[in-house]
Amino acid sequence: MTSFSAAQRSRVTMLDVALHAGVSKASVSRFIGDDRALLSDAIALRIEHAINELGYRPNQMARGLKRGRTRLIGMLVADIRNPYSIAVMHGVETACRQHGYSLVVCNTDRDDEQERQHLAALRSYNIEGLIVNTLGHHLDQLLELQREMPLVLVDRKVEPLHSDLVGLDNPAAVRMAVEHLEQQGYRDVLLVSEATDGTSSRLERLESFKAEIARRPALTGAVLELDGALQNHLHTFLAKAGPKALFCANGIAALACTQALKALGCHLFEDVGLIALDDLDWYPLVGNGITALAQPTQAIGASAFDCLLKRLRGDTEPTRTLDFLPQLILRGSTTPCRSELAREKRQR
Amino acid sequence: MTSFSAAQRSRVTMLDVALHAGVSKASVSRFIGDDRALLSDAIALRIEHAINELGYRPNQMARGLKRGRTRLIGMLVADIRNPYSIAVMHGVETACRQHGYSLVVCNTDRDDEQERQHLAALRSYNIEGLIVNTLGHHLDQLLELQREMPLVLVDRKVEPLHSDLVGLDNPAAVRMAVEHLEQQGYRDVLLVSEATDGTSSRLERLESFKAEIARRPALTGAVLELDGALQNHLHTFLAKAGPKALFCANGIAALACTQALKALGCHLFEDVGLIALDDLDWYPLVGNGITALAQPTQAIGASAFDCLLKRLRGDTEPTRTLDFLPQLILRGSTTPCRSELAREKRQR
DNA sequence: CTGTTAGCGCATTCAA
DNA sequence: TTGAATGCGCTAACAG
Repeated sequence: MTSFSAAQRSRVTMLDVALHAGVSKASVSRFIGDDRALLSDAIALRIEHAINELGYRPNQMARGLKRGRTRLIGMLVADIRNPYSIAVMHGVETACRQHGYSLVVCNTDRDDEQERQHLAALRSYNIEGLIVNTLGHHLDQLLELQREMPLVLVDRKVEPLHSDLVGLDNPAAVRMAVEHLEQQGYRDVLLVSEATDGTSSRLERLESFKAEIARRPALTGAVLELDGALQNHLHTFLAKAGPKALFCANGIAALACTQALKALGCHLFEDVGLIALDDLDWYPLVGNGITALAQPTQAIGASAFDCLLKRLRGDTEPTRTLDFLPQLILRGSTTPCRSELAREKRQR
Repeated sequence: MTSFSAAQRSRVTMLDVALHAGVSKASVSRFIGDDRALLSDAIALRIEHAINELGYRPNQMARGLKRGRTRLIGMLVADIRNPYSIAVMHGVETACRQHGYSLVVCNTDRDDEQERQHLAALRSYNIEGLIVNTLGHHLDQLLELQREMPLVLVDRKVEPLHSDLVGLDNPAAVRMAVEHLEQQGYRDVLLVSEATDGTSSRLERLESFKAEIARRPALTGAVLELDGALQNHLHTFLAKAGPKALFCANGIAALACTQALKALGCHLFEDVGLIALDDLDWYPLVGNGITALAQPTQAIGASAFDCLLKRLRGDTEPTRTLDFLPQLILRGSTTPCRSELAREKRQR
């Protein structure tokens, strides 16, 4: 095992290729870049051979330094362990690779100080564009970055940042959920959400929910934020009469609710219906499965990158907001008919 | 909205700072770097002011070009949607940030061509070290990279690659699982694993399992690979007499098995016990919860980075293999006593 | 302690 | 078509 302290020195460079091929660096540069058309076939061939024999790889750092194009995209994620973030990131990454970009992922763990550090780091790497999926405190840094490069928000708005936004059509999603619950015969709906820490999508879902409930005389609705008392609150909710259901505003809420319901000894999902935003792979495993509104995360990620690319290519259109629609995935947790039957059977 | 085609040009550079502070670039460089001790307080202060006023950020690309140190670590992941990979990545990322490194994540989606592309890209960015959690086909590229930088394998060995390896102590883990099942009174154990595509950890678990069964006269064991016929195979297994249990070799297998058992109408987990490697957040939700062997993913990720850092600092010790022990997390899926009771109650 | 100088690897003028 | 020269932003000798 050798030391790597100065490993870079040993790498084959453009000069090596030029010497090996008996041409100038400029020609090699042209071969590497988009000016290959300017080269005679003979020279191009010699260069190609030299490159292959030496295993030459152009140094992106140097290219970036010269041209100002690093082919690097940064992504700031609030919580890398949230399946939604991962799914979107997967979409972004795929799009990046397809267009010759690489992705620098920065997870903030919902921590402002980490967000600050990462933003500083990203700037220092001359990334060409930034995808933001955090609360976006440190507005000053973000604004500074935005002056230097295109920026696109994912899922959550950051108010003073006037930039493209890609995410879910929250009002539509909430309408789909509430409407589905109503159709299935539920009359009392409890929206369970993570704490409203300023995340715009959470707020939108909450507001839309209130509006949706107000529009539907047949329904009663309430809102609950996740906290230590979740189980108690659910206990109270379960004690109510009539067909009732939970609407979990994201995967985290769905996990917490399912856990709490289980702890309460609730028979899933006969005592209470459940519909959740986001579709996680374990939803089918609980009770008769959890009905979900799946977000098109792949498309969201790809679109985010696409926005960046458009801006990088000089698009100066006004900022856009891309709202995607979720897909209703029907499972057992919202079929009270069958559930009621089952309950009666048990009670007999 | 302005165009960003040549945005980089506008960034404030070291020269700007030097002029603004009335000093030389070298002094600014010393201030930025680790040579701040060489500067007089007066000059240091002037530089500091200039930096703050101008909002100067050193350009890592340029620094990297000069020093051969990019402060960039690459990570090659086989499947970014596997919770294990995410968890390890989270550990790596945390360690990176703590030491001033940034992480370039490359997901191969288990695809060899993508692995090739990513390896090429990583090389071109002059990353300082590489963490590999893939099958490692494209040995030529990997070997080439290994000549230029330290490399550490995570979870899976890549045979001809003589490098540090961080992962689970698979024999110990399997022993813990089998022993636990035996103690709980199970007699017939079925190991369920993903297809053995060459992943070393899968093979090790499989081999260890066979050895473990051979050592224990009280136990009978068999092995099953995930495929379309899983449900049929489990059906056959369930038909056997006596207390039996599944041992899922990872989270993917656990998900597939739980799904199949559910589809078979099996009463979880009274008809059959279940223990799973990896601890996913939904394990508590199924039946009385799924007993798990949790991997210390955070530690694994941190150690991987640590190996890299040691090598980068000149450590030339022989390659090490760091094996971590899992932690047994007891849940309802391996408590046949209670289960048997419940089953009898139901049958009455 | 501080400034001057000379590149790191590459792209891009400008001549030839 | 090709090559020589210049500089991207920064660090690392070397002098002073």
